[in-house]
Parts: sequence; C-alpha cells; structure tokens
Amino acid sequence: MPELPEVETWRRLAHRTAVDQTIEQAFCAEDDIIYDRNSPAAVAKILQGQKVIGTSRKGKHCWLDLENGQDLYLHFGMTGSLWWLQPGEPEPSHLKLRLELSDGNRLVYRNLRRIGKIRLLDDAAAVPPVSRLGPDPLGDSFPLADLQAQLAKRKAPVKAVLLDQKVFAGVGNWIADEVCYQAHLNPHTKCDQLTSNQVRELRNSLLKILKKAVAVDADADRFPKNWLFHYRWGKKAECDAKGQKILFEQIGGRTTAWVP
DNA sequence: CTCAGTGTTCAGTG
DNA sequence: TCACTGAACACTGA
Repeated sequence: MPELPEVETWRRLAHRTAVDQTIEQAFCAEDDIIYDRNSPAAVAKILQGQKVIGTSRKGKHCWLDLENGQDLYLHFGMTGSLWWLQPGEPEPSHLKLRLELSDGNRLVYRNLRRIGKIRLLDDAAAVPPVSRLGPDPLGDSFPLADLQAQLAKRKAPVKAVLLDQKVFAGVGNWIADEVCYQAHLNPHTKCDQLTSNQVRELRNSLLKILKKAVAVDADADRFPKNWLFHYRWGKKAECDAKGQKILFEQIGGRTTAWVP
C-alpha cells in the first residue's frame, strides 16, 4: 500500500543500503513503466558505474541521487515495491529494475500491475509530477495557518481534498480515512464548512498517523490496534475496535470507510 | 464471469 | 485558470 509511510520506509532502505555504493550492473525491463528519452536498455547503461550519493522523497515519490547529477525517480503506483536482496536471495516476480551494488547486494523494484514509473531525470523535484505537489506533511513546513486558508477555499468533501496531492502530498486512501476517523470528522463535510478546531484536529491526527506509521516502518501489523486501518479491508469487518458500525461509501471517487 | 482496487492524470463541466 | 467529478490506465484476485 504505497502511501507516504511505505515510500519513506523504502527511501530509508535505499539510503542505508545504496548510498556510497556503485551500481556495478543495472537491468531495466522492457516495459513502458520505464519511459524516458532513452530506452530501458539505455537507462541501464547510464546507471551502470554510477555511484548513489543520496536519496530523496516528496509525497509518494522518491528518487536516488546519482553521482552524475541525475535522479533515478521511482513511483510505486498501487502495487510497486522496493526490495533489498543479499546474495542468494531469490528475486520477486514482475521485476522492473535491478541495481547490482558494489557490496554484492541488490536493490530491486517490482510492480505487479504496472501502474507506476521509473525515470532518469536531471532534477526530479523541478519537473512534474513532483514540482506540482503541495507540502509533504512530514518533510516540509506544514503550518496550520496555511492549511486553514487552503481548506477555507475548497468546497469538495474533506475526504476528496485529503487525497489532493497539491494540499497533502503523500496522503492516500487509507490515510485519508484514518485521519477522518481519528479526528472525528464526517468525510462528507465540505472543507469550507470545517471549523478551525476541526482543521486543527485534522492536522494533528494526520501528523500523528504519519509519524507513527513511519516509526514502525509502515508495518501494518504494528499499527495501533484501535486504528480503523485494521477493520477497513475486504469489507469484512462490520465494526471497528469499539464495536461501532463501519460504513463503506464512494466519496471523492474512492471507497471510503467511516464511522458516523 | 464480473468487479473493485493502495495512485495519477486527463477530459469534460461549471 | 481553477475546482470538481468521473473515467481511464493494467492487472490480479475475490
């Protein structure tokens, strides 16, 4: 479920395993998930011999900073993931990118359903989609006053605006629902109808959820037991941890789980 | 067989 | 130009 916490966890993985390593060999699948001025094979050729000097993330987008000044940009879509493999460890299916590092380990990107992107960019932060993102609530300054002003201008349901990457870079469907749940907001509420206390609660809940999810490496099994998260999947659970009925509705074009 | 789905982006409307 | 809605994208699994 690649939303901000998962992507941040993968960025950290890449950071501690690949920074200061040289890419000895690279493989890019012949797949239009890798679209670029260059063919996948040409991208692999450029990657070969490059040292990784850093990692970056904004919202759900992340990239490796290469020694030649370019960025290896990764977007995970709905089903992408990043794996670090030691010698002998088998690779996952649907592998789209493999970096063989100088210490003998591999960093690989896999994507089951091919909604995602791999690109070699001169400056990932300067071009869309990253350049169009609003603040990342964890990585950027995210003042309450700015949020109040933004939301006061929006008439869409709060659930829909939580998914707007220009306002909350990195929030996805389950986080948006979790925020409404923990902040005691009806996801149908129009943003311009929210009281200033509600906006404060929304922001507090969002930051709390993101920090906790990142602190447990986005491992859902370690999310607090009282989070709606554990009860919303598969539409199996009728009730949350307190026995309150969970509703499933379409809001902002997506399935929304909420408790009145 | 049908359909929903963790994300983004575009067309159409107002 | 913007805000908003709904559809499209690709594929799997329920």
